[in-house]
Amino acid sequence: MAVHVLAVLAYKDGEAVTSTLLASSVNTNAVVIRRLLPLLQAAGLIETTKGAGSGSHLRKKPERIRLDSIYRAVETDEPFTAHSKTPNQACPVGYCIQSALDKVFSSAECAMQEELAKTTLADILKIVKASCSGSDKKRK
Amino acid sequence: MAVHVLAVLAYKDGEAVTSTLLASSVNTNAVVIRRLLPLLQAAGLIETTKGAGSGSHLRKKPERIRLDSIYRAVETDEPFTAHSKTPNQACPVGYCIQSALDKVFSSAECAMQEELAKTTLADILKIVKASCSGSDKKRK
DNA sequence: ACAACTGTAACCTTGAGAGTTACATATAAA
DNA sequence: TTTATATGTAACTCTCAAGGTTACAGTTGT
Repeated sequence: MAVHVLAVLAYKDGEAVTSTLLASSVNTNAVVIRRLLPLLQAAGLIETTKGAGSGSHLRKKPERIRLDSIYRAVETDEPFTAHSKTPNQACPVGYCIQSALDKVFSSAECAMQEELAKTTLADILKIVKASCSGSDKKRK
Repeated sequence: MAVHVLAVLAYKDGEAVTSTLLASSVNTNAVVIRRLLPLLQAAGLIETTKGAGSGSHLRKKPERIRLDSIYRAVETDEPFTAHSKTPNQACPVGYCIQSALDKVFSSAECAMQEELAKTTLADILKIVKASCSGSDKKRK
């Protein structure tokens, strides 16, 4: 959803876009978007102004926004969910399985982020523009 | 949880282990384990017998079980959840953002699996054994 | 026969994420 | 300065997946 929002902002190229408009593209409620914007602001990806005729716009060029930074801006917890209950500490496996897996999982997540870093918002935008070059129906 | 179960089976080295015992190590209900076992069977990782005095044991050597195969055996859906509602198709971004992201996300997941593939169950087992070499308290 | 297992159905519980309503606040423009 | 247009945020509800639980049918060694 975050990538979608940023893609719209990139598409609009600097123009101030309201949360209502973003919500209509994502097909969700404006409040859901407004909950997302502060995260993207904190990551320095967008800038948002208040008041009439305002909205959000990108703070960096799409070429300089990599998908891993979007991932980190938005994603709070690990992709691998830990046990809800802690394993049986009296069992030798239960005792140290978590720390053993933590290392493996965090390096797996790093690998995933490195792969995400290979794509920029500009790459996404290019695909979007290429796709609608034939049938250009822009609305709202 | 699947890795935990397999690690216990590796630790017990061929011995038939009951779902009740596995559950006590993971600290969960035996039924949860029994729901997991068929997935590991289907992936050819374990073998389970029925009846009195039976249980599960590994079908391959721990050295030959890589974590990515465990991941695929257990994980059904993608780590990146798709939009619950489809985006606004009238918006050029909404129209093709999903297919654009699908490609990026699946290659990111591939990268993650390749990283997981670098670790085998034997590696996990080694950590476990090293960890409890000092304070060996084996129970149940 | 019986006890020790797995398999599975049918439920409840929990937590995260999204969706919704309502309202306070900020601000450009009339 | 007033008003329409925005964001920010609290306080819910909805939904769904994962785990947890109970109960019981089926299987097999002893």
